Amino acid sequence: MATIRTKSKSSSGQAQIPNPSLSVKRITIVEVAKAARVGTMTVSRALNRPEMVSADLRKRILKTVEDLGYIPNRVAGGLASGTAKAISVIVPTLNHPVYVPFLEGLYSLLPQEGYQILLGTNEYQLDAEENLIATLLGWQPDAIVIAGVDHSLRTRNMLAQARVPVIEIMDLTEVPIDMNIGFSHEQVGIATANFLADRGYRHIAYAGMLSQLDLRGAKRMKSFVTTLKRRKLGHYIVSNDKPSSIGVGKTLMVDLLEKHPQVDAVFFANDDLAAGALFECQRRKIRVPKDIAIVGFNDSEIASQVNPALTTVSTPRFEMGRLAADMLLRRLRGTRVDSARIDIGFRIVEREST
Amino acid sequence: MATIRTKSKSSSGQAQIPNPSLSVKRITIVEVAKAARVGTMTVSRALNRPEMVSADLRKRILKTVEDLGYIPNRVAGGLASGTAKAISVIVPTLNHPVYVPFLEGLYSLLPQEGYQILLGTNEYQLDAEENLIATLLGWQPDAIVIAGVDHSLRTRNMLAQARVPVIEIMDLTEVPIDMNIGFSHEQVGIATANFLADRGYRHIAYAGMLSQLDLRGAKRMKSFVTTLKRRKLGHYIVSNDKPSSIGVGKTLMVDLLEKHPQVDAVFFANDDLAAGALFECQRRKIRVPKDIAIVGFNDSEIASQVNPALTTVSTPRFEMGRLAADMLLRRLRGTRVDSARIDIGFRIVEREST
DNA sequence: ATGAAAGCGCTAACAA
DNA sequence: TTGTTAGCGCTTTCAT
Repeated sequence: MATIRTKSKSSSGQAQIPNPSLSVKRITIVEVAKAARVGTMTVSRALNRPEMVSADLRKRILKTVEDLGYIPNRVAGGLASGTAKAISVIVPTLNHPVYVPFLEGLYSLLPQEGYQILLGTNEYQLDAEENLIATLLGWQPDAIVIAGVDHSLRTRNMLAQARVPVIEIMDLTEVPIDMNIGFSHEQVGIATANFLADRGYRHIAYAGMLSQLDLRGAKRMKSFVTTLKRRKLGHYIVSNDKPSSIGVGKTLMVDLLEKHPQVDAVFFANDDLAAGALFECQRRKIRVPKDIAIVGFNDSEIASQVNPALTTVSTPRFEMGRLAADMLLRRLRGTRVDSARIDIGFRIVEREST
Repeated sequence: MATIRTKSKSSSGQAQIPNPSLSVKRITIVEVAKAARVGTMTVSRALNRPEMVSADLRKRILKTVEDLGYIPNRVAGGLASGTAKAISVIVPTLNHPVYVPFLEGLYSLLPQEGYQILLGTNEYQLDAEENLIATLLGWQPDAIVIAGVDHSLRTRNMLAQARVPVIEIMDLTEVPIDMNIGFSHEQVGIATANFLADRGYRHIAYAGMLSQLDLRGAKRMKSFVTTLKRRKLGHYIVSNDKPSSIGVGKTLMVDLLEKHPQVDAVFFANDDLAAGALFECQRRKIRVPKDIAIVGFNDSEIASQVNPALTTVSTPRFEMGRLAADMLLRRLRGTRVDSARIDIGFRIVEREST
């Protein structure tokens, strides 16, 4: 691997003008009210409930707002009204194919309803979750979205005491803190094991992260292996606790070939891992699925694009985000939410790698 | 492609307990102060500047805080102090290999310093940027991070008037609003064109998005093509304005092969596109680089993992995020920031696809 | 339909 | 070191 560096000469060093200490007083609702010769309340109404203000006043106020470049202070508004129009979202990391589509689902609905998303990630530091939640709760969010259903007692208490809608996502539980949208990872494990067994594979492995850091993966693995045992098939496990990536998939495949050469099918914890494994097979001229079958998880874009295209388990991540947003929005509007727990399901998508 | 659906029976429909309307009054600093028999100010200090409070009082207060499960209201604090400890971040989308590593860089520093990131995306709706900025400014952020350097005049004005540190990222400009960290996309285009030309390729294409939606790609394309012209080489362009993805890379390659079969090297706007193109070559038994050379952009993980591994332009995205966070933090602490404009550079990483 | 007064929960500034 | 007072900018409530 050769390397060519390019970097132009360093930058100019002049300090810029904006200086917070000199900062001109920001325009507040009072200035707008004065300029428009109305009370502050009328300005507030013109902005938030325009239908409560007469047409001509509204017009005058809106023009003044425009002219002065007034931007309402949400922090003040949040304090006064007790609702900051913010929704706290807690996911483990952004560096995993699962969370970005989910967030996109949230972003597809919440901002247009005026809600700001406060995103927190704990980057694989489990003990950070409680702190993160405390921080996020400090913003007085109108609702909380959290990935997973396995939380410490303290976390559950904090969330319950927040007295705010909480929605747990990506997994199912019998005892949701409040609302819950997801699918059963146990069922995924069972379905995938049966799928492979039915196709005649006899030495079947699970490959992924094992530790606490992938609780949902562990659930899939457990029911996967149990099902294989029940069917009296060879079952194997290879694991690697580094953050998931294509490169780790390669490592897992190398390990697997070395330790369990008899394996004829592998279920990976996600599509990135599966793709990495496939790339390693390509290098070693191991034929997929003839020599070894590969199943991924999530149905990320990469799964459908590689050669051979990967059989995988499709999980509705974007839809989960969107549905979560929708449920929250309805709840925040005061609508009765019919169902507090939704199994959104999954499906095995068979392609060329099995 | 076969499909197997699995979804357990639908959920129970009981409404949950948490009911905002009945919500118990939240514990405030006043309750803590009473319980600890001190003034509210002392509680505030014990929490925010512990060194200003005597050891025993501090201990008593912290215990009370713990016992009562008090969580400070950041919204109130933000209003009172004028600093909400929030940083607004504006990126076009999360669905692009470039922004997640950048955000991870920000998240690696800002939260631990107590700053909440307020993330906004405009999802390819250019006109949404101004609204987004207005919304984000409403939170009275302590600083603003924005991707790109090409903004409407109104956007520039709003940002400048916010009188808050602003840092433009991912590109370089001679006239930053305030601070600027990035690299020159023009230089990338030139360097890549020369790189390919020097290796003897004679019919060289650029493939990517063309429209407004990828301004930085357009800059690379322009200088790339100009350089090829200067060197009297064949230059070609294929474009597709759908959001970038591996699948679009495939489409671009299909188009290219059809319209310009003589092309012997292609520079893609990012690694996902390049990988998609490579996968299509694999399917068609087109040899890379023998029949056609491929160069990606960004050095995302996928580039180094596919077969053949992709030559690409490495851009320090995580580092850009981290450095941006670092500069902001120093600026917010009042430290003089030596340089308002940093060229962070790039490098061409030669692998097997050229 | 509009406005005046009060106060959301906290912290800056000042006093003790 | 600790406490008191005032007020951040807005919205609620209540009056007009």
